[in-house]
Amino acid sequence: MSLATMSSPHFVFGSHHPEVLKTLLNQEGFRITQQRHKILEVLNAAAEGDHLSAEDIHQKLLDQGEKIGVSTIYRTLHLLVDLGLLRELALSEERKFYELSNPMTVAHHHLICSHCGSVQEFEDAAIVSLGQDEALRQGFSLLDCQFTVYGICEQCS
Amino acid sequence: MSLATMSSPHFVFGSHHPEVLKTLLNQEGFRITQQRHKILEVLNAAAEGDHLSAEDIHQKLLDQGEKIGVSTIYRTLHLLVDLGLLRELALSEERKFYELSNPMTVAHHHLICSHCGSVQEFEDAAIVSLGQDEALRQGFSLLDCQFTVYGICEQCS
DNA sequence: AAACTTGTTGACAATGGTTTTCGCTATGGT
DNA sequence: ACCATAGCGAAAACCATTGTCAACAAGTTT
Ligand SMILES: [Mn+2]
Ligand SMILES: [Mn+2]
Ligand SMILES: [Zn+2]
Ligand SMILES: [Zn+2]
Repeated sequence: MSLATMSSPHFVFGSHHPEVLKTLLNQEGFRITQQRHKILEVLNAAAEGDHLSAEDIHQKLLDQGEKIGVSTIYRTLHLLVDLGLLRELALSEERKFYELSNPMTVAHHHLICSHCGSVQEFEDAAIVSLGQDEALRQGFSLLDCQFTVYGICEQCS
Repeated sequence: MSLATMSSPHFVFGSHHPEVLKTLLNQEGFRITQQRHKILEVLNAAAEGDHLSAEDIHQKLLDQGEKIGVSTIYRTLHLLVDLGLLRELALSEERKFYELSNPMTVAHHHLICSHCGSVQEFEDAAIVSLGQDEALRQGFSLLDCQFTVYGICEQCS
């Protein structure tokens, strides 16, 4: 999957083109729907460092006049995670968050204030290779590495 | 907190003695209750590598004849996390899991099969120091580092 | 030891994110 | 154009977690 995506001429840093989605869906026997496009569009449009919940995405679509049900949001998010287009983040909050998963970028990590909930992103190439090593050692095929650091931020101290 | 715990003569590897709980509770003005003892006891009794949910703990206590309400389980788990005695794990599951947080041990990390949900633990001292560095760099005081690797295990492939 | 103060408990209701249901719709193939 | 069926969405169900509040008990004062 990620190899096909990476070598696709349509693939562009930081966003997922409609063609990529089409290719992935077709090759798994899924259908290409307006809803799936719209949802991925919202994720594409999000600013770097944004983490969107299912409800965030639903609300954004309603705001821009789209009619879409919550079930579709949840179903599609799971699908896009399975296809490797999205990363699902369990940041110890009460809900899950989603962001684009870009195979060409070094996966980034999160520093979270346990008091105010603010999230800082940072990159570290070493982390991913440690995860790869461990996956290999245990006979796992790697899907995602998430390094999450919890602390108290400067303002909250 | 962790410094006091570490230097306490009552502290023992791999488990938390009642005295430690007493000291921590007293110094914050909390009370020492039967329920808090029982809950920590369950965590102490858990096998290495076990991750218990609030309901797991509640059920274990009911099974051994203790009467205890769910609210108390949740309240106490939060308290023990705040006191630094427990680690709360957000493993992308639908619920949270808890394990002893042992300041003298190198914090361990988790390799999870996204298909069957099995969890493998592994240790890596480098990870924690990367987290410490990043926390320092951003002016955070460090609470916990969680490195979680997702993949597909051998049986599930 | 009894009285007192107040943190804590637990039954129960409420919350809120996510999933399920199922009749309807739209996609992709013939 | 027609068909088979994957996908949609409104509503209900689900379920982990939190809130409420009267009764209780831990620790302190007399
Ligand atoms: Mn991020
Ligand atoms: Mn563990
Ligand atoms: Zn903060
Ligand atoms: Zn597996």
